[in-house]
Amino acid sequence: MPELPEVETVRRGLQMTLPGRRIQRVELFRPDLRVPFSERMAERLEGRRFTDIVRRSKYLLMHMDGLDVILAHLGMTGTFLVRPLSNGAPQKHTHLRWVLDDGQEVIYHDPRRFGLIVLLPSTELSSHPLLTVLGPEPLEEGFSPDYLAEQLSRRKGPIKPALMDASLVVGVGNIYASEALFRAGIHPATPAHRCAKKAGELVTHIRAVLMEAIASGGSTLRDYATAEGSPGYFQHHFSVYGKAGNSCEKCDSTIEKITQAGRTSFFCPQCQMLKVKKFRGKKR
DNA sequence: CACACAACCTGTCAGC
DNA sequence: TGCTGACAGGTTGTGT
Repeated sequence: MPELPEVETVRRGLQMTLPGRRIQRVELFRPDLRVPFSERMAERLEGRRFTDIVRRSKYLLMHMDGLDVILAHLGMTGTFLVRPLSNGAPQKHTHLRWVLDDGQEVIYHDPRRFGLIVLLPSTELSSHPLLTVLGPEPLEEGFSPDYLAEQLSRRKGPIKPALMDASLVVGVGNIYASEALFRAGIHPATPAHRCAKKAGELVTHIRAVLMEAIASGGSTLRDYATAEGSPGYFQHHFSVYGKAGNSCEKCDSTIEKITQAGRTSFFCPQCQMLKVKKFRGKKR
């Protein structure tokens, strides 16, 4: 589900309600996610207050008034929902409930269980292995044209998987990589190093599409919802993602799809022409 | 080091 | 209607 715009939208929703709230009770329904919940989550969180909800890459960092930070990732299908306390049995894929001190509850729902919620001391945040491998935030200064050009110049593989590599830049997943490349007029199979001279445009388009998506509350394909339970709307603004067989909005060619590194890439063969390196025969 | 690929797990949808 | 296989927003580990 969630790329940067979706996680950021969830963060904003949680930031609206959680800071100042205290967790009264923790209920674990099914702790065996791909990465299991921290042991002793109840004893470490009950009685604690949220202070601040921060995002790094696609991770949510929920700072608590004690020493602990909740590090959460939504995987493909995870959702956090804040709502009035409900009674009765949890839904099939609801794995966690935090009962708050104001009559609300936070639930974590994740059918595929690719998500992750662990606790760690805030002092270990900067050295946590999940976070130290991450590249710059796309909406911050570190993701500069010079930086991107330098990174791309060292890569021989195709540009699209490179943009999805979190060690190069975080937050750009399958949807927004395709959309940004369409805007930049770059074929997803173009060798990354040949895109170095267009790094400035790529930075611009990646930032633009991410910011527009945030402004629309993210993209809802299936599972994604905000912390208030409402869907995003940016899926209505996709130019190429999921549109194979449709007409390109710019040129009327038919959108195509290919598989790269196990993921589907969508593109317009006309607007994103793959410039094949020409074989130069001997001049005569 | 860069890259491709399988694995993690469940639900959905297309096709037969 | 039911079965099967392909595929889905992400990340990590393994192998080349």
